[in-house]
Amino acid sequence: MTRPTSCNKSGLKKGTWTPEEDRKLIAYVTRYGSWNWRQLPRFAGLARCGKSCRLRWLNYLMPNIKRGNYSEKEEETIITLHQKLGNKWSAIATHLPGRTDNEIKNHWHSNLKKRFGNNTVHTNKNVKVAKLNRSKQDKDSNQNNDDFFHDGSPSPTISETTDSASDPLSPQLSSAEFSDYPTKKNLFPKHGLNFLDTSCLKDFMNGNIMTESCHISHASMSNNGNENLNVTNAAKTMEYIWADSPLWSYNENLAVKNHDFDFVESIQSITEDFWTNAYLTDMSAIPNELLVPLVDESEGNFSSIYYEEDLWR
DNA sequence: AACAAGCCCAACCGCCCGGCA
DNA sequence: CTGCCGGGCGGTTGGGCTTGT
Repeated sequence: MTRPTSCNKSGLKKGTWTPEEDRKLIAYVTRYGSWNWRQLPRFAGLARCGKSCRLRWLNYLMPNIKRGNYSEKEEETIITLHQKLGNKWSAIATHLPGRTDNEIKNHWHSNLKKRFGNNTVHTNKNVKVAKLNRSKQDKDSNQNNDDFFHDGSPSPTISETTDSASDPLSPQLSSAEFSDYPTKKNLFPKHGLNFLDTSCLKDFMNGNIMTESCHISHASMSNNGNENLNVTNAAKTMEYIWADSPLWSYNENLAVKNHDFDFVESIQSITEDFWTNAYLTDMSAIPNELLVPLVDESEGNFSSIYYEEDLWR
């Protein structure tokens, strides 16, 4: 008998996240941290399951997430590690700072698999999962006659190698090192800052609906041209946005100054302090209606719409 | 210009694992 | 020891976008 998942509750929203939901999640996690993913959406005012919130945060909203094109080196690393580890995307992701397991997995399936897909190591777990899936498919329908492994590889080699200590490739980064990692290219998540797009933000401030396609100018994000120029353009874009926006000037550290390096450093300082200062973020400039409930320290419980019995249940 | 096919990727699903009571 | 629960992981889906005809 299978356990019901945390997302099985009725009435919870599914599908694409809206900018509003993103802001609520960011506001909550930066203020209170992710103390319990299952409970978090209730207190953050989100009609989502905890799992969905966790995924959204880890794969999309978390600072330092690098988006966009993969460098040759990154691809080489993925290929090498995939040959060694198989579909252990989380393990592979630890060697690619700023890349999430989900993104690496997607990149593998959409790009690298076609080019290098035959050199795959299948672990015990791969075999188990493949068997499970196959039996499930067989049960569901008799139409699927696919081979056990879709990449056409022969019978699986059973090997489980996860000893990162002996890995000749780059070592895992500590969290402190990870925080130091921001690069020019990963300063602006391609989609993660959708709601910061200049025109969209203005629409939002005017009460108009923002569209999903809103994002910072792709020209300034592009990896194809001069990177310094791109960063400069992006910095100017961000400067304009933040200068204009009461929503996104909530943290003094976020203020974007006049020079590129100021800008880079300000971002770095945010990311460096992010984890240690998560509970101290100044949200004072965010309109009250957008804020999550505050903790009333004198009373030791959440104020606003939540009851004490809910919190401690 | 219109439609189809293919691709990309955000998000979901279900299972597994480890911590804890 | 056992069962429950939350978090983590990998596989899969499906909607939107791009490219081809």
